[in-house]
Amino acid sequence: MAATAERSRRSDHNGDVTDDAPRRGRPRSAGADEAILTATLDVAREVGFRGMAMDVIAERAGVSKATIYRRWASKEALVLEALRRAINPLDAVDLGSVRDDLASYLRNLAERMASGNMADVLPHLIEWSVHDRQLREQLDDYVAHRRAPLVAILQRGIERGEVRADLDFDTMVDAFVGPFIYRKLLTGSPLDDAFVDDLLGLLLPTITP
Amino acid sequence: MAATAERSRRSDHNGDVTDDAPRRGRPRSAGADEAILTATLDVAREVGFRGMAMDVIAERAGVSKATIYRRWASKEALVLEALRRAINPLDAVDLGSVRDDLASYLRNLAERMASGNMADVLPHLIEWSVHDRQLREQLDDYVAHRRAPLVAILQRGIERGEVRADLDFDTMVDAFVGPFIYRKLLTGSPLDDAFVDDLLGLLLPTITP
Amino acid sequence: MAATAERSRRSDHNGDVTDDAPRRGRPRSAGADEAILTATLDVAREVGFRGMAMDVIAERAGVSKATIYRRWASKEALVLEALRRAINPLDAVDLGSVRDDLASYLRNLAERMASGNMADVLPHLIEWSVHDRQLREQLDDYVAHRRAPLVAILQRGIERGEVRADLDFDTMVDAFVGPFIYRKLLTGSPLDDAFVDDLLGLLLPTITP
Amino acid sequence: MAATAERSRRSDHNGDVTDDAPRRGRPRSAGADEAILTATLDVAREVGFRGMAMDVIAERAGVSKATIYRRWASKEALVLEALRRAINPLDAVDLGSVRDDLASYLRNLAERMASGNMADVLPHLIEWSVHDRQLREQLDDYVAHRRAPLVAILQRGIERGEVRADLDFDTMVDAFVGPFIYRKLLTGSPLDDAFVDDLLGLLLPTITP
DNA sequence: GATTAACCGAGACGGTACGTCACGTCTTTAA
DNA sequence: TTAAAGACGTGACGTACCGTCTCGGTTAATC
Repeated sequence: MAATAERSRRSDHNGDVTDDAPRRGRPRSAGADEAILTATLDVAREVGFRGMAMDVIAERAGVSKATIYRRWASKEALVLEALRRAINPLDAVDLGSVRDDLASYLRNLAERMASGNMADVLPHLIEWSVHDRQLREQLDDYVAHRRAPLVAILQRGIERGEVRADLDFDTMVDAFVGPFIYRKLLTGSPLDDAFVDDLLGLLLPTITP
Repeated sequence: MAATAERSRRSDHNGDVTDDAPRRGRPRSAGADEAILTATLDVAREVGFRGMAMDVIAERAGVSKATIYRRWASKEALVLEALRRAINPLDAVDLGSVRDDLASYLRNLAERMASGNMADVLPHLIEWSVHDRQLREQLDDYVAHRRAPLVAILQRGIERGEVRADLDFDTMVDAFVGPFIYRKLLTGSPLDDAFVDDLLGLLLPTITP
Repeated sequence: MAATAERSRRSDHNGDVTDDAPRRGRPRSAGADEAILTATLDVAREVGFRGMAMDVIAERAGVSKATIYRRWASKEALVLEALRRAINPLDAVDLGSVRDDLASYLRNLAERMASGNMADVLPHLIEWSVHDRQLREQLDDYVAHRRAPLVAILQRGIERGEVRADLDFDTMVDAFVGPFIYRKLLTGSPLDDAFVDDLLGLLLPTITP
Repeated sequence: MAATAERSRRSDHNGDVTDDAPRRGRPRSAGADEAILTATLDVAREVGFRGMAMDVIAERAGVSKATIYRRWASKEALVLEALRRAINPLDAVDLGSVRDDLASYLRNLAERMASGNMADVLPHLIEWSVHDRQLREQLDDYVAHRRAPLVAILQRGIERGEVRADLDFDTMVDAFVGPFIYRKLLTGSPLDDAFVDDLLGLLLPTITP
């Protein structure tokens, strides 16, 4: 009973694959979710997450405010999902050598950070996560997810004997990714291929035996 | 230049040494600035910068809202200055060797980042700077200022022959500081002495000849 | 013409009989207008139109301030309508003779002016109308409306041969109504039956052939 | 002691002929009273008594707000005096016949009411007097003072045998003055010589034997 | 085919905070 | 001591956005 009310009251955005109850009544408008999330990101980019008004999002999405609140419990929840959509994980290819793998991964990372959804959204994500435990956890998940390919690269490097086995994985990953975050968020220095090369030049000798 | 008009209209919070105009009329209440800024940070810590109400700050500071708006042009401007006050730069000592200097500097940095004003405030600063050019510039200034001691350490190291002269300063600094920022803002991993030691162990060999 | 846009933006307080547009969205709260106007007059009577605070009216009416401003464009507009409601026109009966008709009308007028809504409100109405063209016009309308029955009485008198046909209607009406206004607003002399009789005694002979 | 404090604290606008105490310190600025009162009326005429700001008056008078409040206890007190200055009584001449005297008096009254200080100020005076007993009394005084010449005219008329002796003075005066007030404040009809003639034509026969 | 239940848009609702403005007072320096 | 200048606490203003709540109308699955 409670579950039904719960479900009917609020969003289904939890990857339920099969909700076989046929759901009487008019089904939810098909493209609305997409339109709302898109509008959310658009508005956020224009006026910042601060200054972002639900009425504006609703109008932009061609949707009523009630429709939004039928699907997300709060402005935070909506923004959260919009952010999650905005950033999708990197995946790493196996090019045969640590150097090439790292170069590929870091170039990819640099490119994404330089502009695009993640670039626009990351600062807001971070700020929000300070006072929102739920977002903090999702952000942690995301970060872990993003670290995974890098860990895999290093793992393969160790197996191939290209990387020293006595180093802490976390510290290594931090050493590679940290400078990107730092430049992006604080120094504003360019995130280009030259930087990737410099960084690789600096760090690669360290991790090779 | 624009700043002059700005200053005469609103606050004098720019460390001007000599304003020799006789300043007619009742002078601004002495401790008010301090009280307001303190109240701002207090309230921000309690309820977040979001959820922070000007009326509450005013009451807390024992001051009227009008007095606040006489000194700062907006809520943003007030928070901005409160944030700037909350973080003051690190300075580096000369302990005789690059290793010791770096260790000292990074431990200091780790300590500050782990908790305290800067820790609380940095995420907000970053987020805000996305849509506020003025804050962005102030943040850049601050960052540059904070990088200075690290550059000095490396410079001394080169002069002593402890550090390779063929490396890019910026990249080196990024490699040292980036991981701290990354951990603080995204991974949430601890910023302790062990991490400092790991990082130094990883990076020091790279920069020594 | 401008009035149409005006009306669609703000209140419908103009007695439109047929607004056939289907009126989408949640309809305006039914009794709110009444509650707000009543509260307005109540508060005004207690603390004067000066000293009257919108928040107080809102609270008294059990309504939010936004609801008030959704229906009236300003404090002035609200008060204006409250005032208009406070005074409703006299109507005249036909008692068969000019003397009786006039006596009835003037006694009615005297009674209303002596106390009640109109008495409380007229001074404010007048003052406000000096700098508010819109109110000035509404006041003119109201005045014209109030003069109508008196004109009708005199008209009937002429038809019956009880009243001279060579006199200016306006001047006659002014001569009858003016003394009431004068006493009410400036001299503070009583508006009682004796005064009505005196005035009739003075003026009736003049207008009869 | 109390008297001294009283005097030094607040205004001297009570016709003190000789204040022989030498009054240490800087003397009060000479033309300030005049300048302030003039500015008050000017501003009032421009934006209404509502909307009239003390700061504006001060600036207009070339005077500080403190100076105003040193001389008048409140905004009301200042306006009150400004109003009193704005209206000065009519006086009637003796032209030999009631008809001529009345015509002269009423033409004078019409002229004053049509425009000028009294015309601008009367509505405000009336409104204010509703909630201000002191002003109400001053207004009554003024009204009585203005009625006096009219009473004198009628008195002379009775003595000459031009006016019936059995009529109530007050009612007669009301019948003559009331229509002016009514037109001025409510109908907005013109106050010209034609109106004076009409009114005289209507009322004179009534009061003659 | 009628019923019914959940949806939809529009938009009004009670709140809460905003930044502004005017009041009357207070506190400086200058005359 | 009074003046001009201008900052002060107070408190109302009118606006904006929140998240909720009707409305009249659609759109399926169920009866």
